[in-house]
Amino acid sequence: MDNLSEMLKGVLEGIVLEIISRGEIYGYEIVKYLTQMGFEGIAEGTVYALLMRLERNRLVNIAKKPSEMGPPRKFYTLNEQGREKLMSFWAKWDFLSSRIEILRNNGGNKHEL
Amino acid sequence: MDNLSEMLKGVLEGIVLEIISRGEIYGYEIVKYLTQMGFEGIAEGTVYALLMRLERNRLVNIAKKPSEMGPPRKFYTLNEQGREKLMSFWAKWDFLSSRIEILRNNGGNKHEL
DNA sequence: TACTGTATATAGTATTGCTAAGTAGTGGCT
DNA sequence: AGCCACTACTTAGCAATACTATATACAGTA
Repeated sequence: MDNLSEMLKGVLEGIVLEIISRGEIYGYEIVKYLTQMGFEGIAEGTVYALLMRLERNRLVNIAKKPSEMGPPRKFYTLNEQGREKLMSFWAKWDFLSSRIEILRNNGGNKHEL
Repeated sequence: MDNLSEMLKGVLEGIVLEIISRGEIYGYEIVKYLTQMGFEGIAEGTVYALLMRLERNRLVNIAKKPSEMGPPRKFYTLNEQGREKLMSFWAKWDFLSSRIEILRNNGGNKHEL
């Protein structure tokens, strides 16, 4: 799979919000989770920058906790605004993906809906 | 539906390539077709800029023809590179949308695949 | 003349993901 | 002690792409 990066724009944020919505989690763990999901190409820097943005935009709550394995971890949870943003993401995703499926299934039809 | 623009990044090009693949078409008609599809927010300027990019990247062939209704039209068709780009788009789309469905359907599960 | 619809082009901006580099803590190996 | 690997977070600068706004131009009509 070559470069997904452009297609991830506007989608990665939603994916990360959904992951956080499942329960308190910290950045490094999110990166590993994304890798497990098959998003191997997503750079750590990208995820951390996105998390900083979520914080700046007040979509998340943060709790810093010590780790036994290294430096302290920043745990994220969604706040009310974050949950709204997540719902908005799914609405947009459903809209976009349904349109695209219509387009694709419209098969041989030449510029007709 | 509020702002889809970020989510369209990397997707709109694929949509337009797919539309062109159905048969010779010109920019203004593509804009109207997208509007019909429900993408009412997509600005004309966006589509024209994208078409210029397709041309610059040699993904399309172009035939300029006079119109009875206004200025001449630029008709686009896909060339071989364009068809390859389109296939690559669908591969990426399938990858991304399948991962997202997995994430979504993973429902209450807390950070497990 | 002025306005609407058809048709294309472009300059400048904002958003967002990427690369690359740096900082730090813990533990294992030599 | 010194080096490396893994854990964990941050930041500066770059690239790609959609948006806004504006400009150009032709045809028909009030």
